[in-house]
Amino acid sequence: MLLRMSSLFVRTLREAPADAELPGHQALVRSGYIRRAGSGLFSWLPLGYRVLRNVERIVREEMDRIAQEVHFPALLPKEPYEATGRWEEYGDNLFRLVDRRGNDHLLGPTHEELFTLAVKDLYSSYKDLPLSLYQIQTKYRDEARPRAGLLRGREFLMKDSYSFDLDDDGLEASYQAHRDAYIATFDRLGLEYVIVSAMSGAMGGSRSEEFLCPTPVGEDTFVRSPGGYAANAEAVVTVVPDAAPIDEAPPAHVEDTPDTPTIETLVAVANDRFPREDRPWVAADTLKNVVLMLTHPDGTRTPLIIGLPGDRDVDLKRLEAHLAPAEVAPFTDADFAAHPTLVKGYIGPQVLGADSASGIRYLVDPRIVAGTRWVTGANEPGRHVFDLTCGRDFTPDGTIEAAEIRAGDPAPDGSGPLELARGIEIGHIFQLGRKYADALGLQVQDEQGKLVTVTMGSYGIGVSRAVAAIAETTVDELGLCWPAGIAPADVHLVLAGKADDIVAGAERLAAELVEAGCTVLFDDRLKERPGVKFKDAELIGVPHIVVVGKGLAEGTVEIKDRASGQRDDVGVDDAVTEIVRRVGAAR
RNA sequence: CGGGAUGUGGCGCAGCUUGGUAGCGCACCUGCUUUGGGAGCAGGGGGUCGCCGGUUCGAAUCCGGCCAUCCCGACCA
Repeated sequence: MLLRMSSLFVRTLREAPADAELPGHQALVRSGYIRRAGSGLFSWLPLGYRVLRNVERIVREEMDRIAQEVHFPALLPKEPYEATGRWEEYGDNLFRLVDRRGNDHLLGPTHEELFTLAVKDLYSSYKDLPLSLYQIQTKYRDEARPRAGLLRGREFLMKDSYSFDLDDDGLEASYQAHRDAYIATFDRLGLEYVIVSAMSGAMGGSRSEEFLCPTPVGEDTFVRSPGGYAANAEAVVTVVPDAAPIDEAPPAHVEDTPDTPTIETLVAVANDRFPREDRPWVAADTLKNVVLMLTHPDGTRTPLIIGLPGDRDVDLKRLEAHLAPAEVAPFTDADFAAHPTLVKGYIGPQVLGADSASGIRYLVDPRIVAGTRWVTGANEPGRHVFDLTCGRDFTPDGTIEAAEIRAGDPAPDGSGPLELARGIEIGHIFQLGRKYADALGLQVQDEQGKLVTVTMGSYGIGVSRAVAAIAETTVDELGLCWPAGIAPADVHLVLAGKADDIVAGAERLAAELVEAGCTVLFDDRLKERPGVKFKDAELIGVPHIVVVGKGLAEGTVEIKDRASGQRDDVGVDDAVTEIVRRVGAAR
């Protein structure tokens, strides 16, 4: 394959458009790989489309080992999504449209419904399972705020697959097969990744892991421990301290603490009027009770109070992940008026809990275990209670992971402090269970002739996003820098000069490389000066840059490694062999 | 959806305060010179200044409304 720069549909830009923020995105636009077509919409130009297809090819090759490829419509009828409730649940993120007959349609954000129905359509026996199907399809989400170029567009290319099994063991095997396939895929893509435990989110289901590509420009926060534990921030499990003996705790006592509606003021007053002997009071000694109002999918509202150490804020994402599908809102003044037992700023757990005076459900941070002693509200203005002991003076209804995660928190695997990092979600695998099969009636007969509901898994790889992730993690000050196999070409051959023998030499080398099986991007432009071509070659980021120019007089051409910048002169007669060797080695 | 900002040739920007009929760099076209790190000189093409309305003899500039886009947050692959 030979691509001639003289006729390639590309124009490199010296400056990036103002709407491109991330370095990789800027480089993709500057080098003429993609163009913005609208908010969150991108056109793929020849170089970019070659890269996209390379990524797609690798994904497809690895998926073909474990699943069968199909292709379903991107434009979908409403009915299946109504049956599963997602027509409503997806809300404004769903692209909806109406056909000329007035029927509602949607542009698929993901395809669980269609795959489930397709299997239901054709299969009805346990003998047909297990089954895994996948597609590589354009997906649509009407993002509230598209951003970061290809990383969060409104149209994107995604590989999604779905597994169908008779039982939990089968699902686990299908899940594991996908996990292995993803590892192989991302290894081949040359993408660094971390596999983190995740919440399955609004889709329902149990086990779930994300593949995150670590980079500061990523929008997901995750943690990792020295011992290898890694989790999405939403899914981090708090280390539970040992319970302390209750009888050692001094009795609780209520004290006057005027004007202390916040943790900060409370700590100050406590140190001023009730100093500790061993050390000053700190926010972590206090128990903060946050009042929330939950709205359930059926529209009912119930209050919920969350107790957590006073030095921690509630992490809304974590909280909502654990309360889904209920939605969380702060308590309003009207809500306080309706619950007179709650004294704003001085709420204490003595009146909280399903069986208590208020009857309000009370969940606490897992660190609040039996025997721990707290300074907390006395349920009257200007007064707090000290040495209130969990398990003796109050009993929560349960625990909840709602507190923010901090760097340095102990890791669940006991291997040391957690480190916080950012990453791009490039893959997500999870066990859906029977949510969709139930909703859509996907059942097969088992060996006894009994109908059983199929259990499913769902697995995604963001193909266009993977391109962006590779660009963001490999870009340098000169431009793009693709891994072999992803790059739009194997070799970027630069014709540096206009003399007949140089032109002829470069043309011959290009032809020989193509003959040897290389894809060659040949900068044969006679009107451009060498400096421009060198800059363009570095910007475009093909792994091997070969320069045919003034060295030819001494019988050499230059081979440059884009990533390292290493340059080597090799004899003209050895050039093809050496280049092919390098291309082959890199593959 | 809250907060902030911006819309002027393909890209990056100036002009707007103080109204007078649009400019600079890059890119593009022609010619000459140059030719190993985004060349120089000369000439040239391309813009209803986001849209609608208002004020005015006259609006890119002032006023009102709308739209779009980007950034932070909320939300999300």
